[in-house]
Amino acid sequence: MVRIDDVAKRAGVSISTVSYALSGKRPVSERTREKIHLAARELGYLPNAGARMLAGRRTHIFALTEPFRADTHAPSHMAFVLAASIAARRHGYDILLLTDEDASQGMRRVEASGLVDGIIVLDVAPNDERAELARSIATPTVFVGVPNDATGLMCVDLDFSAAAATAVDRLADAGHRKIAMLGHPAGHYEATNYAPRVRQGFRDRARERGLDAVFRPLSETQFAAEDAYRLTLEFLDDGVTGIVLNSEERSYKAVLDAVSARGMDVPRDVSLISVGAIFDTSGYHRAIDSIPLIPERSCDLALEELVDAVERQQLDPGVRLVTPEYRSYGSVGAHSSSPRGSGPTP
Amino acid sequence: MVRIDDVAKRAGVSISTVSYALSGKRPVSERTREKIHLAARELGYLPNAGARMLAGRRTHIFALTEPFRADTHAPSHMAFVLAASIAARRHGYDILLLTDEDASQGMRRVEASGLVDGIIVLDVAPNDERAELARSIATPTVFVGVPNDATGLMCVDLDFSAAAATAVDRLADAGHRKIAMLGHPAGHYEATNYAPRVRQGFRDRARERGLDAVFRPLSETQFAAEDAYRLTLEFLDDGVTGIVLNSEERSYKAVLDAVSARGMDVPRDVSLISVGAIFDTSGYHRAIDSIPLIPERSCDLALEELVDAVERQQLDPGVRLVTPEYRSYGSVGAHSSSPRGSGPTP
DNA sequence: TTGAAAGCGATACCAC
DNA sequence: GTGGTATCGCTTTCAA
Repeated sequence: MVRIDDVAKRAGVSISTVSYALSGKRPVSERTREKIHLAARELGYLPNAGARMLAGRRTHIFALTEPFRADTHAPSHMAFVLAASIAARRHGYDILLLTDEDASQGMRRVEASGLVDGIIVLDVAPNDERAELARSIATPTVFVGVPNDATGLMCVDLDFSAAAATAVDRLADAGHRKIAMLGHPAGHYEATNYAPRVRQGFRDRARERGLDAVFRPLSETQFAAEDAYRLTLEFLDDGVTGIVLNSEERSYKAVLDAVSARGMDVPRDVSLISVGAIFDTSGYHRAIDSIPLIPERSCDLALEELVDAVERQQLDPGVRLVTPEYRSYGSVGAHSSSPRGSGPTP
Repeated sequence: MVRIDDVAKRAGVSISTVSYALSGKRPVSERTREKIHLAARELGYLPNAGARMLAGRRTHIFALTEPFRADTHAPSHMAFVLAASIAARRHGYDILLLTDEDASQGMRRVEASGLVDGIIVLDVAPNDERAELARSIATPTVFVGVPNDATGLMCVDLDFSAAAATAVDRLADAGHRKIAMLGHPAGHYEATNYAPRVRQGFRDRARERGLDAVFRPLSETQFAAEDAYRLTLEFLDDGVTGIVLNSEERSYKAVLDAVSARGMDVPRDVSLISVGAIFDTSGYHRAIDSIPLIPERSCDLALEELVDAVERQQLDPGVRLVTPEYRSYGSVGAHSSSPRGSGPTP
């Protein structure tokens, strides 16, 4: 094992100078700095993790708690883990996985042993037990998602409600008067924190804009596609000309199929906008405009906050909402009281 | 932060006794042992991770390298990560995620900094660059999967070839003379290490048993279901009475549909056996016998090997194959030269 | 701009 | 069966 002494010897300086040259925490003359970096590179030197943890007050490790729930959507979850991991590495931190034991156990353990500098909480549930725990420990913790009671917590998430509102605005601006939202199964509105925010944003903005708006959840996940198909037909037959989608991936194709089945076209007869999707919506027969949930955005911001809290030694709680991005693929068209559509509500 | 001194003081003993009592590395009298454990529990004491890493020669952390490839099947991958993580915790080890940088970088980094005691390699490719790297570093490494050149490596995996052979045996024993295997798209047989082993086991055992056997890969993932449906019809029309499945999940339903479409029944007219599936095959209209790939089996064994290598300070290379388990759900029936089937090959 | 040396908090050797 | 203490490799204060 290469130690700091080896580097010091090879560069002809003291170990403290090596430490400072490599960490940059103290100015070192250009010449010695180069000698040291060269020596370190040649020897393949990296500071011993344990020693660094002990002497410094930093482990350079973040814990990532992720309850592998039964209903966890694996691809999305992986995308978040990856995004968090990459963001962490960018700041020089490694990721320690906290899975098994009931999340709280793991958090307590890394807290007590000083294994990590901070904790990242993924897959946040409305009544997440980790919220209370996070308040009770000294290790800075950031939530990617927002629990019901976010008091004293650092949270980062997409502004789902603004995303839905934006979708409504787009449709309203294009002249649509009668719109609908296809949502997740009803259970999601209890089990997740984001689904209700999407629905809320949709309803509120529709009211503000004076639109005739209807919200419909899918029934059960087992039949998402069939359900989406049926509900879409109902929408169309009701004269809906703009649909906001916030449901699982396989329902999207069904929606497009239903539109075709009525001999209609997107965006000529009906406009579609996806909200909060983590998958690509541009690859369908008809690409669908999207206000996506981008794991990188949330994770990048979350890690910025966390690193900041760790290095400034104090966290400032609060919910940071990521501004939605609108991705236009041509699925929204102008509407002017078509022969098919029923008129707007008075 | 609670330190070992605090515990020692509270228990009225020296810190070395505390250390020994908690680690169990030296006999301690019943009475003092209890005093110490009580004190530790009351104070919520856990040894400081950094100090433990530095003083001991163990970090109690394993790295987990997982290249998030585009073709990675998220649910399977998550199952393996979870299984590895749980197995690690059972041995007192934490899991550090190595994702970003090209896998090798991460492995080199944790090696040089002494951050981990061992490395777990998931999602092994035939020509995995991590194989060569593993040979070049001192950190014990275990592969869950088998690269082409496994020389000097510790590998653990399901015995895919034996699994396929077992499936063939079951069909042969039940009197089937003409069987088929529905495989992954052709690309899998280059890109993965297990697919060829399944095919090999299927072909070899079929030859040994003198069966008329045909292997057919799906064409492209995009149309897995359609493909499986079509191929199954061909099998049936050809007089095949036993089908071994080793293909993606959504093709299974298609196979069952195709059987129904021909007015046939499982297992009356045709027998089905799934090989190497990680998903549940018992939930279909007709439950399908399965010789599954069980992440826990592979990971448990892999971690046993790794922990052993770490603690004995020497690894013994070799490929450990997990014995397949047959799960019977009634999709295999006896066959005796049915009117539909063509006779066996001479 | 650089160096000497005091910790950081455990482990484990050596005494008793 | 128990206790003192050198030691692990680095960071950082204090001095020069």
